[in-house]
Amino acid sequence: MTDTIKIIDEGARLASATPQYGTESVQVRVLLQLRELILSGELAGGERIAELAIVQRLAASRTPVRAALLRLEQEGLLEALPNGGYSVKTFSERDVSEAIELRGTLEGLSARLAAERGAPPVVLAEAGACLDAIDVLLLAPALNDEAFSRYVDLNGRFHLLLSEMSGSAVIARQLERVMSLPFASPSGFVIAQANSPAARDMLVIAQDQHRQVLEAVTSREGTRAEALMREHSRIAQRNLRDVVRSRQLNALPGVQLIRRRG
Amino acid sequence: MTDTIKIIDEGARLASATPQYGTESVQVRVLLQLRELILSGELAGGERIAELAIVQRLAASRTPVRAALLRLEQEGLLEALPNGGYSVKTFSERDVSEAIELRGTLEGLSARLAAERGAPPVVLAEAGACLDAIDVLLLAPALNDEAFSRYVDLNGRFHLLLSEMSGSAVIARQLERVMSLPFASPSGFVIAQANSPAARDMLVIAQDQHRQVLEAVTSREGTRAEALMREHSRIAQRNLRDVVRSRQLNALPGVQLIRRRG
DNA sequence: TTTGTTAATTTTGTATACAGCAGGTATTCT
DNA sequence: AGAATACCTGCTGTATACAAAATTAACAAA
Repeated sequence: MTDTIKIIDEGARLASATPQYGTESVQVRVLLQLRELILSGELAGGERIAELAIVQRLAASRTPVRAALLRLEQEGLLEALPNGGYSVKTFSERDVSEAIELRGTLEGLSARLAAERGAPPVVLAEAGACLDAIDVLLLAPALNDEAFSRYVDLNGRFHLLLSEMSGSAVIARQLERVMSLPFASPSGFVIAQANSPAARDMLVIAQDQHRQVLEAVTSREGTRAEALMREHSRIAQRNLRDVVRSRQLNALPGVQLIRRRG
Repeated sequence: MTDTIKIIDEGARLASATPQYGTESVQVRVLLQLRELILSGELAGGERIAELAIVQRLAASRTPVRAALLRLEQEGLLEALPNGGYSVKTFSERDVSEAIELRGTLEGLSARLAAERGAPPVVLAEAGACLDAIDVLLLAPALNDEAFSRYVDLNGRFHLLLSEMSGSAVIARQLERVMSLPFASPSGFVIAQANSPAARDMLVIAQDQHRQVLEAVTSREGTRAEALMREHSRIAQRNLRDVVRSRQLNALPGVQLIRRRG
């Protein structure tokens, strides 16, 4: 019997001090906690990660930790080092920009296919309801934090529905992959803009694009739907630029993984 | 000490009877062998896979087997079952078609970015050389098996170079993911057509598209480059249809994972 | 024969032992 | 003193033990 037992007992207190992870299996818990450690910046970008360090920190054995590391590597948050171990990936501004472009392209593809094939009426209706709810939020002249977070939810939901409309599991899966990088997600940089006076206007513009896309899909205008979704992703590009320029880098999870220059 | 030792000793003969996997680490060996088992159809589509079965078959311990299973799940060849274990994924003709469409879209994006940003001259030159080599192959009035396999190599190489041209690791990574499904790869269904009399003509057409794309990228015509790559992927779509129609389903690895209907 | 219940078996989830490698440090030889 | 080597430490790769869950088998009762 090695020291491992002691380490785990030690860590067990720490881990169970974080009550929200009580019920899940160890594997799931470790995955979630590890992802959070990375996105919150507790494990800095570029930092080398050793299995044992995580084992100690999260009070699990090497097996589930190893599984989590593998998953996060596939997810793109970690990079396997040549002689074993991992390092936390960092992203250039250009990487992020390309990830957003990628999302726009895939969402465009999904929208086009949905338009060409015809989307299930149920999904179309749900998407419409989603947009109606956003409209309600935008009635107010300015959005408080709660309204903002509700917007983020609804926006994410709309984008999800859009990826369902094409009925393509293959494409949906790929989109999921792209959006697993937090800053590539549809609402990625919206949060960072929350306190800007122009914030609401930006949302109004985005919402108009939402409407147009939905209309295009409904009336089977594939090319238009695709172009609109691509253009829609450019809003995120603009926000990215603004955020980087203004060095406002602590507003959302994962941003500290973006390195300046390079 | 359990029976495991005996099982592994038993399997070790089998495994080492396949000499090409001698030098690699166990993890890599298991991953390659397992992938081959799936693509060759020895593990049928939809079949449930238990860890221990693989452990026994490939003469490794559960740890590397588990790692390989995880990887192949991310790769899309396996599906995690709700209560543990995996099953070999199957694909509808539509799934395959969408995967090809996806590849075309991503290659289009990559080509457009390459054109807009300007591709590294070295890569452009290499791509040109690649196409020259294909031209040489196509001088012959018909292609024998060796010429065909050489074409597949060169074609794959050209597509790889194309994904490098944009200089985007993010996009290259995503393309890699899509093409890990064997039937979504650029040369996927070319093989199946090898003995068709029209085979060479199809390659001539594809080669012309290659030329046009390279020219478009070189002369910075982004939109044209993108449209061409998308159209180029439609050749694979046509081949897919032909292959499925003609029930010629044993010609290439992984095809038996495509199920009729659905 | 069917159904409900329990026992047995299999299979996964989790932990940990052990070996081998990589990199650093100290020690010895020149 | 400097270089080379041997040792030591920490880490990963691999194997396997043990526990918990799930599936199957078996059997009894309706």
